Amino acid sequence: MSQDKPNTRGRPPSKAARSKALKAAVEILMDLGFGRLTIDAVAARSGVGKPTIYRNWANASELAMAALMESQPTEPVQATGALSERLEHQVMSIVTAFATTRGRQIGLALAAADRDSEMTRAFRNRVILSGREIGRATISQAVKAGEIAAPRDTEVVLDMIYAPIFYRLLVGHLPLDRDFAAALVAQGLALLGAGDQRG
Amino acid sequence: MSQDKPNTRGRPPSKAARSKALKAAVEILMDLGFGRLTIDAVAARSGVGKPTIYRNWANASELAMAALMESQPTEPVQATGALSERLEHQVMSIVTAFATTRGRQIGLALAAADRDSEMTRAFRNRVILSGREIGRATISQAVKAGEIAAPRDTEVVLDMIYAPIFYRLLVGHLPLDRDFAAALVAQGLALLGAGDQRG
DNA sequence: TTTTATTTACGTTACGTTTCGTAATTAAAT
DNA sequence: ATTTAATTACGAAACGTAACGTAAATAAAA
Repeated sequence: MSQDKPNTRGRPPSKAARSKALKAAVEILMDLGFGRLTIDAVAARSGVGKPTIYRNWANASELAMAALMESQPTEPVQATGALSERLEHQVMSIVTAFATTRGRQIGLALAAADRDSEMTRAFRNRVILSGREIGRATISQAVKAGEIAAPRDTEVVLDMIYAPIFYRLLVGHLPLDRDFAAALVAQGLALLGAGDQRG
Repeated sequence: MSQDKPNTRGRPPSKAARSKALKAAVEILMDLGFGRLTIDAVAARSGVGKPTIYRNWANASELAMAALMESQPTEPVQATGALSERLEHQVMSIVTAFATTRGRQIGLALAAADRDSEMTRAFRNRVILSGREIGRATISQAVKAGEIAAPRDTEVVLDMIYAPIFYRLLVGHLPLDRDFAAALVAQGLALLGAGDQRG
């Protein structure tokens, strides 16, 4: 099978147009919220035509996810030291990030996303599950360092630590704040057999 | 088969909405021309929603035809007297009517219309062929009165009298004016054997 | 008779695509 | 090397429909 050359004939796609659309999408998400993120609104604010927007993203939902990934702040520095310090720092970072306007729009975007979409999977991995993976790595390191015994079911422990963050984000029944993060970590450490009782 | 009662349940269609859309369509045709008669433009000017417009007319073309029929001025009084007087008066009326903004939009609307549409047939009959039918009746009356012998082919004679009006309307290569109307009638009368030569 | 439920039309907004004229590229012709 | 042709993307405007909340009617229930 001959090796196909990339299609370079004709007018090249405009990176500027794509950037303008993403920027407008971020602005609308921050200023007006996920519900007002529509293709018409992005086209109006950015000056990018709707055909061009549809050439880059399948629908408004995928554009929202792309915009939110694009606007992600730099990854926070990992804490060093004991497991409790590292875990608390990491969970505190996630809680702080989600307690922002961007965090709330992330929750809405994910809730509204098409489950089967590859974009949704990428978005979920990048924005939601990446924190959980850091948690897994942190636990593994603590086991190797002999700080704790290997948990019986790491997946469940990770869910019990990270799911409540997302839960409060979406439901909003109780505050998603530093107190909640501290309590969550304390309970998580207890689960891991690294709680205060063990001194 | 049981006799079905008209559907009177629910919110009745609004005659006011329909009238407002037609009025806006007439205004756009007169002010901006047939090419600018779009569903979006009519909706914007009239305040009638697009779903409501589409509930009344299939597309912009049909709306244009409906608007032009609606705005037709009252039928002119038929002339009495000799064939030449009656025919000249009628053709002069048609030429005068077509030489207006409305006349020009009629021509464009018909040219752009879907040939298979019942609306197009109704429009053609009402606005174009009705003049031709009056011509046919005028010729019939002249034959009965002994003013002329029965033409060999009435259809061709009618086409030769009325087609040039429509032709000048659409093509615009020469003026559609009273001189043209007079010349057309003179030639037509000659065809009918009722020309000046016969005194 | 009055109130509530049901049905159908309304306008707004958004959706996603099509058409059109123009722009930006590469390929072919000169 | 330059010019012309062909290809592909661009934005504006229009298309025609769907979803939604509201309005205006009639039918049913109380």
